[in-house]
Amino acid sequence: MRIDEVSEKSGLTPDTIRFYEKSDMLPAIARDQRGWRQFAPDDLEWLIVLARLRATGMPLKAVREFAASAQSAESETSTEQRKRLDLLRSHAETLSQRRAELEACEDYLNFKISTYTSKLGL
Amino acid sequence: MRIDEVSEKSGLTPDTIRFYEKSDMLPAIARDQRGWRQFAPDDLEWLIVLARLRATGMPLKAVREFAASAQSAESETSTEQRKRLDLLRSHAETLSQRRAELEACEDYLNFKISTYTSKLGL
DNA sequence: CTAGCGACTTGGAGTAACTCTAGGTCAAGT
DNA sequence: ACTTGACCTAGAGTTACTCCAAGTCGCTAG
Repeated sequence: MRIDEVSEKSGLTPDTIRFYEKSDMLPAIARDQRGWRQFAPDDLEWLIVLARLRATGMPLKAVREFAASAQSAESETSTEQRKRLDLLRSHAETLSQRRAELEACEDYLNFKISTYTSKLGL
Repeated sequence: MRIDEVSEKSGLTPDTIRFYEKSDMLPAIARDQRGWRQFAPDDLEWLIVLARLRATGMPLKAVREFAASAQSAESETSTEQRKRLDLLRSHAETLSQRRAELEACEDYLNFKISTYTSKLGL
């Protein structure tokens, strides 16, 4: 697959994908004779994982650690798997706090909207 | 109130508050004889509004428009109120899309965690 | 009376995570 | 032969803070 295709399938822009490659978050991506990136199906899967982690607000620093663990030679040892599990778990926790906050703000926003609506007699 | 106090009560850091003042998002803040900012209760209220809008991801550009409308001489005309209502409404819509996305990603994250957990026999 | 403390002040540099631009390559179509 | 279109790179720009250095002011303790 070429970069545009994985971009569409992962939801990340081509620029972001190139940026992730430069930042050591992707495994080595093959190139064709023109120098274009040739993404394997696994590469796309990996980009989708990264996109989800980022979409939930995991900082790139943590994503990079996760990537480093997944791409290390010992990636399938239980030590490394445990490391990744811990990363995900701690992220899940901040995420659920974040969501509670977000919901409170959303309620407040809807309240504001309803006061404006009634003030304007709509 | 001094900056530390409004910082604590609004949840914004002093630096962020100063940054918002510089970016024309606050009304004129009084100064005492030392040159320190003296926040009125209304100023704090306004900071709390801004904090909530930002916490829900409204871009500063939109927050600035909202602030400009609220601080203009015509702020209480129905045209200006309508403008603010429209801003809040369109933000509420992007917010609810964003939340759906976030929930899908959170589900995925929990799924990932459970596969790691069972792989490690925990 | 002066020395130090602590909470502020400023301008400006630094950071995170993209995002965009300029300038370039290369194979394929007209 | 030339243009098109999808890619390439390095590097500058953007957003929304966040941190830092250097300075000021009023207060207290010696």
